[in-house]
Amino acid sequence: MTAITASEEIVLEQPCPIRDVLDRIGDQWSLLILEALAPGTLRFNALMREIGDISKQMLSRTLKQLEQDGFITRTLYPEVPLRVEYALTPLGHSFLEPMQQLVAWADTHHRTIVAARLQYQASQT
Amino acid sequence: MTAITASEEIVLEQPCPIRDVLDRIGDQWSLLILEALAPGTLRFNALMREIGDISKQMLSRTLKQLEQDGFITRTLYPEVPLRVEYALTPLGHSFLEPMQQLVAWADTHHRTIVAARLQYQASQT
DNA sequence: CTGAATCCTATGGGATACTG
DNA sequence: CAGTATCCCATAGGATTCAG
Repeated sequence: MTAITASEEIVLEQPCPIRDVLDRIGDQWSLLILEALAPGTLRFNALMREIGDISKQMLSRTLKQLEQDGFITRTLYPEVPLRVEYALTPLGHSFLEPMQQLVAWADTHHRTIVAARLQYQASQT
Repeated sequence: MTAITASEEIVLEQPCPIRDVLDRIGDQWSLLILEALAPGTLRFNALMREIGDISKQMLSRTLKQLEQDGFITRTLYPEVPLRVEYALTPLGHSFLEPMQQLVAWADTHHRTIVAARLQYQASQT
């Protein structure tokens, strides 16, 4: 079938655990979403505003992925107009801990990296 | 110019530090390479064997990126046949510390995630 | 309001052949 | 041995439109 599967299939598992996890949250948006939800529950449009430059498309897709993987919960309130709230699960919260270490590292060493790039560029004449 | 720039331009910096860092090492190979170099210096083909399923193309590109950003050094020994050795810099080593936390997290919670996927799949009837 | 479907482009990454 | 250049395909992601 060359056709794109309409209801996107769920890939259950990849060989390497770390790859499996990083492939999922290593995209452009997952991490941003998780951190946006760290302070507390948010609705779809609130997330849009919070993140700023994400498209509805990608927010929707990524939220679904994160829900699949158990990082967040999606709660539908069948009111009019519709209300949907997203929140971190305990798994999602626990993930942010090691992640904060990385964020801290990035903040600390960012200038070093930029400097390295400048130096490399200069060394290439 | 629609033509692809032959000598790939160096992007010096992106607005958000964490994005800037993650965009660079969030690809499919950077992390694997860094961890392969953790025990010590390796040559090009040794890295190929160590990583297993990477193409020369991607290994070459990614090594260059990592060198640019100051994570690794490239040392050329102009012998015959040519010998090139790659090694972590202090920056590269320091990066692996927070990264180990994440790897540990992934190992610990991998089964939970797979379980979540199964449950989600089931819940979709 | 909360998405799903469609269309389109840019990029990541593999395979292969060629060079110093 | 250590790459670079070229070709090609699959996927990420934006914009827009449609639906519940």
